Amino acid sequence: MNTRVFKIDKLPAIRRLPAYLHLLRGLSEQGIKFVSSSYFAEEMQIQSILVRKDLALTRISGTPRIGYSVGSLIQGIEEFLGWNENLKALLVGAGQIGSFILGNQNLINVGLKIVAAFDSDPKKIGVSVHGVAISDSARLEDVLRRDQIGIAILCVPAGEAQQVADMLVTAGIKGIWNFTATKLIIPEEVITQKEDLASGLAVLSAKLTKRHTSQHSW
Amino acid sequence: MNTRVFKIDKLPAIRRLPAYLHLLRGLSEQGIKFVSSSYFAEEMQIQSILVRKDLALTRISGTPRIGYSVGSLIQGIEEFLGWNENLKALLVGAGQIGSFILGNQNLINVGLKIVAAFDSDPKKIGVSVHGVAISDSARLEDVLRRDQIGIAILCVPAGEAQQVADMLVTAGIKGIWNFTATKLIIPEEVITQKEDLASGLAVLSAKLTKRHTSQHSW
DNA sequence: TAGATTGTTAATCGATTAACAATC
DNA sequence: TAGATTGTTAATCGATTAACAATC
Repeated sequence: MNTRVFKIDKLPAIRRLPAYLHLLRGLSEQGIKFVSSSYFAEEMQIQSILVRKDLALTRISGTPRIGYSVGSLIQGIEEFLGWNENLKALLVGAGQIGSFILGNQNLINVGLKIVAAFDSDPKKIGVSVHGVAISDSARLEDVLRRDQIGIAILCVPAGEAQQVADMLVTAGIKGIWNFTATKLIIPEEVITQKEDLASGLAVLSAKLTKRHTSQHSW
Repeated sequence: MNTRVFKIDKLPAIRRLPAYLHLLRGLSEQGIKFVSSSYFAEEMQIQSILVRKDLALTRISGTPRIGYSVGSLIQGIEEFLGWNENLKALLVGAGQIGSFILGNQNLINVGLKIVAAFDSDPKKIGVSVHGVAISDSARLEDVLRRDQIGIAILCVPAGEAQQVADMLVTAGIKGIWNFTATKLIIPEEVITQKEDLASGLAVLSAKLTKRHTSQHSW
């Protein structure tokens, strides 16, 4: 009943931060130094006032008539999310899902560095996926201790998920990004984020069926 | 400015529907016929009243003291989302991302059927990924016409995304589920849903950094 | 100076929660 | 019947939008 769930403020704004970061990186590459809230608003199809509210999270302030400093915003967002250091993670379960994540452009853009990958399948150990060598899961604890990695990306088959999560917790992981279909049972001090693609598909489907029935509001 | 963006009601509730469906499928397999809102509440870590509100979307009503019929709810959710028919989609770009999606357990659970996969790389054409044969992108239009597929899953490299999307639109696609890092420019009657994993990572990161600074609210 | 853009304060809108009557 | 659970109506909470003063 009263399960103490870790709640966080301003979740919708936080979900938008990577999109700002992505746009800022693009501007930075073009050598552009300042940007106004209306630029983001246009690109992201939201109101400029919402942009200003979101950016206020970072404590970076803009200058009237000039806008925000691209560099400061990049730094501000990275700092807010704890992405200013290299954003290091390890990956467990180096199958198709792992491959996908290692190659995902959105995550590369954002600075995610996967420093180690593990699998329990002896056939995979030693193989390199996207430049990351796959190690035996047995060595997980060593690597965790040595490299101070906070996040584990869990990509094992559903049936193994809980067991691997237990191992990660024992090894002292701080956060688990869960791509399996399994709901993990985890001590409350370890943070988990479950990714379920089906909810995105549900949104698309709902929009499609609403369109049919002409219940749309533009 | 006044870009007519397709907005939809009750988005948070719609995002939760696949989770209900997942649990319902589990109950159904165990032969359980009725379920109460508090069961979902417990499993999903939300309030039971929110469950009842969400389920009301489907127009399925429960019975006091007994709960909701598992079968009716499954049907109701599927119907609401347009998933009662086989949920058919085609996939363009049969690389790692495509592989990942074809094998994703959450999507299989939900009934997604990928009936065709396309790639422009001659080396991939004819190869079978997860039981789906990869065809030449040139044949896309034929297949779309013949099989009445509404949804395309876009998994090509970022640089090709817009061009492939244009082709899909010309071929008469209704919705595009966009896994690329590219923001598509698309006629407004075609619905797009962009998937960006970085926002999930942002949430996890924000929770982790908030934990450090002890700003948590349980 | 005039005008563009930020950022504050208030208003609105929508989602969640609370209270409780209805009902099996 | 008594009690559990739904579903309605009202209250609260949080996110977005509006209005506008501040400022470069």
